[in-house]
Amino acid sequence: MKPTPVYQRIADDLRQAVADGTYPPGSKLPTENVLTERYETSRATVRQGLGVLVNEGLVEPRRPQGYFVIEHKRLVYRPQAEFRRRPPAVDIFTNLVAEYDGRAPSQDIEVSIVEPTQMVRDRLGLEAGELVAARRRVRKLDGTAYNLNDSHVRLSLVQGTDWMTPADVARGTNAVLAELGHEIVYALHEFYLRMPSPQEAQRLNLGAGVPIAEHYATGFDADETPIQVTVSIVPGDRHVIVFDSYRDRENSDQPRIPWGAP
Amino acid sequence: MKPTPVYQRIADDLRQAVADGTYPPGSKLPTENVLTERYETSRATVRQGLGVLVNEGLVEPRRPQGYFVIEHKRLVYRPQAEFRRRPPAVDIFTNLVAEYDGRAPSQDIEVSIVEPTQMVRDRLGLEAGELVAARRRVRKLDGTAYNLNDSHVRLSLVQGTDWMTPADVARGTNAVLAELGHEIVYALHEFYLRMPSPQEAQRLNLGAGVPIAEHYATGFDADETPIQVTVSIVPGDRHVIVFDSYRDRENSDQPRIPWGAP
DNA sequence: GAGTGGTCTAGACCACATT
DNA sequence: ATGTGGTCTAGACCACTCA
Repeated sequence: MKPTPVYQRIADDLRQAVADGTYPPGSKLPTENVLTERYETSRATVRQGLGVLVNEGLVEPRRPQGYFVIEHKRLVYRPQAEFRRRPPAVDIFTNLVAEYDGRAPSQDIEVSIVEPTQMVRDRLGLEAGELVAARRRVRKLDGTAYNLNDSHVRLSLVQGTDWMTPADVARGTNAVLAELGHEIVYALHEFYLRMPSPQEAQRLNLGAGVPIAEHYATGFDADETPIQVTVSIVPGDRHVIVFDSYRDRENSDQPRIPWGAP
Repeated sequence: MKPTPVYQRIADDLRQAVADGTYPPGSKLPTENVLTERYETSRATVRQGLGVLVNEGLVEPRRPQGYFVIEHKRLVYRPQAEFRRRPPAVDIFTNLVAEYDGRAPSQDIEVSIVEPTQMVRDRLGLEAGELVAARRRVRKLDGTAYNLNDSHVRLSLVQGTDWMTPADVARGTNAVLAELGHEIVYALHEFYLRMPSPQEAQRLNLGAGVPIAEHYATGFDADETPIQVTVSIVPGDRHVIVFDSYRDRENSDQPRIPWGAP
């Protein structure tokens, strides 16, 4: 039998105390110094133990006040919403906010011409060197970023159209694509789970221990040609990802994933 | 201007070196002692820097050989597969393995009678105190666990039926439910992203910095009564979550989420 | 046996927000 | 001004694997 490391015991004890309600969400944990005395160890060891809980996303340090138990409030993230007829097709984000009361949604939009990443190139079936139009949106609630959405379309398809307007397009960008003869009728969604890069963590104001989902939504037109790839970064602590399925669906080849993963 | 902490610089430098291919997946990083000399600091600081990368899931320590860059191999996790007609409805897991070559799938099944968690109780609409049958499966590939699936049904519904057989049911457990007059025709899927608990990390052999998705699949019969709730723990580094959607779907009230989140 | 990472000690100085 | 967490030092002993 090997004894449990001290820092693990500290983490386990506190995790248990959080779980059983001794420290409810939002409450304050004992300070590092108090724990150092309680466990008769050094502060470095206590910090190692608290670090475990921070990396689990269970508590957060608020300097110089102490460690606090995190409270989660999640929005519904429902990519399918864009493809429903009744109620009328609404933007994903509008739909999200509907489930959240009284908070002001906004978004920053930026349009540019870029070389696509390999992931986007694979999904749009592009030749090396071909350029895409990128429509980057930062979705915000009460001013703080909630998720990032970057849509990509072949440049030759949308150059000079409203798709590239760096502002809200009233009728929706999907309507613009439909006018161009490429209505999106089918979408394939992929979610890759990982920890954020430091840049992502900063942009989205993520605490330690908050995973993200990298969401690739590939939209196809009636000819089964891939038209648009939207890459979203979805912070795990602020969303629940939702979709539904019916057993009685006809028309179903298995969607194939002929592309590489990151 | 505040200078970047030394441990951050170490983490940033190594992350960059991994990104640009200096250390490709599977390769070995410099040892702690080498880095201690290179950065003219203490080993504790170097360890703090490496800890950042470990928590990002980018590298893993292999004692006593050093730190190595992680390589990912992902399976397709596609909850919708269970609800398709053509090709014939297949078990999720069988479908997954189809995309993975030459590895031997297996599963451990365990059936018990339990008090449901609040999440399950909410989704099945149970009274306090009502019991459920739980069918717990550990899905394995070449002997190592890949994901956990716990299905829950009202005990009164399946007691004494094949649903509770702690082994593979050839015709499938959904067929058993159909025979009982509760064919599942609609399912609502929710994904909650978080870091694993230590128990989950151990059961699934997760490295540090590997997030998981907690997947709730609630199955409804033709009367729109919730019949079955399956809770899956999906390790983020071994899966890509996939589903699709069609624009021409009729029949669509927005799915409501009237229940609490964890 | 040599070298690795894992754990731990006992100090130190700092920036920062609340009081 | 005080107390908080953030960073860092310079050691120490251990368990483990590999040559």
